[in-house]
Amino acid sequence: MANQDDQFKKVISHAKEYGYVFQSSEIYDGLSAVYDYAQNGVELKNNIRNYWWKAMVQMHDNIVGIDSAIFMHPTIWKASGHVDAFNDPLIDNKDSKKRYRADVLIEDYCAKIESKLNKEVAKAEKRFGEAFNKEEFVSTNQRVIGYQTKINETLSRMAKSLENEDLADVKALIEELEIADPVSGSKNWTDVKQFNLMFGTKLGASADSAMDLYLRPETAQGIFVNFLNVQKSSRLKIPFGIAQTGKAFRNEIVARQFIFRMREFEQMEMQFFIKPGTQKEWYEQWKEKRLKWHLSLGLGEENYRFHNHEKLAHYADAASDIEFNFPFGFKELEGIHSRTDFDLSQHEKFTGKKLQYFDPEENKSYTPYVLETSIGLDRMFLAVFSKALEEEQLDNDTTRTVLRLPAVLAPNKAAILPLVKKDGLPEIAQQIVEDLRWDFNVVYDEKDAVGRRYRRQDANGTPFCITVDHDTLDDNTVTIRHRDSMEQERVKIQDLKDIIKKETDMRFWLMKM
RNA sequence: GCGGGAGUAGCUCAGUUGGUAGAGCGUCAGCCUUCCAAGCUGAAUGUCGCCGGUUCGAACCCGGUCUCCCGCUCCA
Repeated sequence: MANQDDQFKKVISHAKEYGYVFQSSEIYDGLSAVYDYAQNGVELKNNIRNYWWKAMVQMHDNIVGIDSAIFMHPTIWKASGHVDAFNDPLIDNKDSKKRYRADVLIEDYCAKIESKLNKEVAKAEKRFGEAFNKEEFVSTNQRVIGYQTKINETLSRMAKSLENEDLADVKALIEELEIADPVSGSKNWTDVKQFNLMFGTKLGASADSAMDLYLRPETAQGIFVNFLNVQKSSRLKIPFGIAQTGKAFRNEIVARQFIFRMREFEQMEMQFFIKPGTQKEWYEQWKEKRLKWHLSLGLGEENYRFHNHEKLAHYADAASDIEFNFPFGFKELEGIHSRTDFDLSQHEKFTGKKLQYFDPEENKSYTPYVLETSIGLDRMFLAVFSKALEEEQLDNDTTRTVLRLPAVLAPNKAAILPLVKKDGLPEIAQQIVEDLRWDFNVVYDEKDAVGRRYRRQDANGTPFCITVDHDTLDDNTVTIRHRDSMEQERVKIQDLKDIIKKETDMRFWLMKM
């Protein structure tokens, strides 16, 4: 664990030192769980986004992209379930200092009564044997009726209080039921507090005419509400997908672990619209496809695993995460969810408009099912960056810090270095820079001994160093050094472009899928 | 939010019983001209997280506050 922490700290300080990630508003002491991407970070982030976009949108005939607004009609979040689901009533136990969701405490309490009820039924069944009529027993046995009534009353009172935002009554209910902290057994509770995970804001100039808005907590709804617009204007036939990348906002109670959980984060999502009943096969297919995309980057197969959800969100009938081995352990990187027709039918319900697709093969209309792939761009950044950073032990008993970013994602593809700062070598190097920068991000460096410059580029993730030496003057050749192997070869200047392209082009990387 | 730990130069950290701040690395300029960090010379950079208190005097003691890290909870 100590090693993990150390590695994570190294990742964070390396990200700062080499201009990848800065804390937001740092000179004002920072803003909790908000980070800025710096000069190299923005390049890496853009490259990851482009790699995803290429694979998901541009390489598929039947997937298109959109870019929907962050502001959306507030009723969308009622329809999507976020107004309810993202409103957690929380309560702390003063003795154990543990925090619980108040509604979960009450539900657990009811579950306990239910298990008593079931025991009662099981006992009776044993006693009566074949003659046992469960329905009759449940509706006549006084003890069972008492349990059931208690459950029903408790849950309906809780639902009503939550609906009316009467948090005092939720607490009163917990006290009346004498619910104890499952850990300590203490009944010493704080007041119930409401935490809304959505950020609110106002649309409109004057306060009284303003409309309450939320910053979107996910990008998916922008796709669902545009589903029919896209389908009609694109002539796409089911199955087809709509993808988008963009910022989403969640007012996390606890937001931590660097850029892993931020209040403002970027998602890369694709909603795939399918015929109802086919969701199982698409679910499996997208799980496989998305894993292959990850593996194509070569961060190591052993660093990925699937985590299938037992407990499903309100919108899903199957859900799985691709987890990645972050410096703090395996955590969710991407979600693949079978969302059924939940979202589209919700929007049909709330708008009164049909969001259906006419299937010419079936000769009928239906509300499509949806298969979602949703990956956190910032998490992907952290995955790539943290796994790339290595303190390498060399044969000569020294170490080097090397950032083994997949070349396709590296902010700079090559550094052009004159061996020495005279004899016309800098001029040739500059010329190479001017030529290559049309195709790649390249940098020039003439400061310090060349070995030190190599190491500087290693630490910054640059896959190639091109060195101009005295032989260059005679035969127009240079050496090209590979970051990972530290090996060099002598090549013609005019071949540089093809060599770099071969190693950094998306085609080369995505073909591995 | 609660509990625990921490905050001194860009990074890593030292700083004695309270006496006005240092090192290494990095950065910049120059020398050297050398194919894998740590050759030479010089320079810049700190309200010691912030505010207040105690004191003749605070990086150090006390209170508050902000931020970060770990655990609880939630999630992409």
